[in-house]
Amino acid sequence: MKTPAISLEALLVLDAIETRGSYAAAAEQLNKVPSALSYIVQKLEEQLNVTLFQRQGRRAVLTPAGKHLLSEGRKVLSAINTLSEQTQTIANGWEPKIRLACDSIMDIKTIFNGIEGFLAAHHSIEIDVQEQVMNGTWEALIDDRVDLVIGAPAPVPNQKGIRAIKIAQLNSVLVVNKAHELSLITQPIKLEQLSGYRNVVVHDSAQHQIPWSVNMIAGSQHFFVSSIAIKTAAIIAGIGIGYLPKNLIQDHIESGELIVIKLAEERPPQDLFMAWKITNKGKGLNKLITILSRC
Amino acid sequence: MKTPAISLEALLVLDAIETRGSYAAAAEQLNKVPSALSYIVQKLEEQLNVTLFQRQGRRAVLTPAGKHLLSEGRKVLSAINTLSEQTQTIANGWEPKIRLACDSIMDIKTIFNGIEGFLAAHHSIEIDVQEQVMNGTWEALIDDRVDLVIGAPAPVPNQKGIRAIKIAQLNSVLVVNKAHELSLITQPIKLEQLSGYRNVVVHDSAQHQIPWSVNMIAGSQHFFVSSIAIKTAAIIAGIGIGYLPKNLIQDHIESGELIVIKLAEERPPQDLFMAWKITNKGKGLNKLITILSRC
DNA sequence: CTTAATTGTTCAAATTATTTGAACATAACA
DNA sequence: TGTTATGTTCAAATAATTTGAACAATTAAG
Repeated sequence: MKTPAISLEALLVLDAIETRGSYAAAAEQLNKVPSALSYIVQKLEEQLNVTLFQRQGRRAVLTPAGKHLLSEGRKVLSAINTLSEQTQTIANGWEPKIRLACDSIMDIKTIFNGIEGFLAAHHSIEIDVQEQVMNGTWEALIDDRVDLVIGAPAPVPNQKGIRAIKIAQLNSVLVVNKAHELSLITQPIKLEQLSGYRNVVVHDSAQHQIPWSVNMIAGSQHFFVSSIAIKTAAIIAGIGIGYLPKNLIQDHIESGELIVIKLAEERPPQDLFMAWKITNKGKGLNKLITILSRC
Repeated sequence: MKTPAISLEALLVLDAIETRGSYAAAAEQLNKVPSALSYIVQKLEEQLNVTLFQRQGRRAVLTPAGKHLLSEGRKVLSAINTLSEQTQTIANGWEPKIRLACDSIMDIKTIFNGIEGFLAAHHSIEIDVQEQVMNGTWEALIDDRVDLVIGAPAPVPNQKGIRAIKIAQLNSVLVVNKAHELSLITQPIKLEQLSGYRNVVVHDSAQHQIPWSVNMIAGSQHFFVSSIAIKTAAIIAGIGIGYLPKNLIQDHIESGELIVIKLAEERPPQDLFMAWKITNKGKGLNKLITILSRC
């Protein structure tokens, strides 16, 4: 590969000239004299063999080629800045990117508050949040597709190298649409009575493992969806019945859109975990874990 | 914005050291002397305040920070190269480089004649020919890795923005090595009789799409190769049987190395296309298309 | 185990590249 | 029509990079 015709210095100069409107102002910003900029621009034009500025009188306007070079060049400059920050970050033991898997059953707001606090202190670390469902979270962790999972359901996979801490206890209740016939029954309902109704189920996002789903009502017809949000919408739309975490649907219950069904035997609360690999020694991950475990 | 700590020069040096394995070899590649590289690397490390190379004896291995800098830095370098080419294209309408993907099934000689004529008139335009196989050609075009594909097989992807013209019709024949037992049979052979023989197949070079391969003989064992030339060699070596374009193997047939098998039902001829994106307005590309479509 | 060849670094000297400031021409502006 | 500010040019000054020789360390070969 031959040496690049474009230099970062030159892009910086182009940017300054365009934003400040003149060579003189740009020179001041860059702590140089105008003739130095003249020299750099001429060199760049010569190397590319392209006219970048149309000299209209003494005002320099960018040609279409110059416009393109500048707008793309700014992206390169910003990439270089990010890169140098990330490199320094890594050198100090901090990772450039932390990947999270969040189960859709979690209340994401709380998590985001914690993440926001973390990002405020660590500007150059990128966070990549992906939503997974049930075993999908564990699998993403085991396959090293993510560094941290939040809200993964019990049981914790008994695989060495995974540290999990309980972060929430989930109380799921059976809910139906307000027009559903089950909402008319006032006595506690036995599980057997539910077998005739269509059950809205979140499909496990695990790719390799055999997916299972908790809370499934035996012997009834199933309607599979890909997240808790869609499940909620489906039940509100009257498509079927299903268990949902109480805290997530408080609004819908109060507004009367969803009706909580009293059961003869309540479902035991479900434990949710935050988990990571102990081999992952990243300082950023550890700090994030500390912050999030205080929520 | 302060002047960037990273320079493109330095990234280039990093890349050379890593790929060539030593300062000495890298210096040779960059037309410099080793001490110059030493100077540049030290400067970069000082500016970033980061150790990039761990000196193990005299072999330099990248630290994690160095690895990240290099892998991201390579993307920046490639972006800068693309940018300079795009800028030149916009400025004079003629692109500095045209990238072709040629299916290995094409007779490259004819193409090269046309390209030679084009280059005679346009000395300053570089041509970059890469060989692809089947869907690999289409994918390279769709992903903008090339500007023009030659000899891509039907069907033309029904994606808007692609213009394709038929440039050849390919008559494939089934051939075997002269010592192969199939060559002894004089009556036309039915397809079912072929199922016992090992079939030499060119592997699709598509990276993302689900690869398919035409001409595969159902129910037989496969031997995958990466180009038509290797396929021909494999069949001559007696590894298996396979379909090959008649015009490409005329010599081998006349010399008796390959025997054409008569089939009860001949394979229908296959259409080959030349294709490009209509968004690509480069004058060079258009002229090249004009020249090549007259072949 | 010893020798020979190669490698990366250091350093002062040599070479390039960039910056500077004065001089100038030209455009903007009152 | 002056007046001011601007961009360019040029030689000189300065800064940056490159060079090659010397050296120490490492590997390869005998």
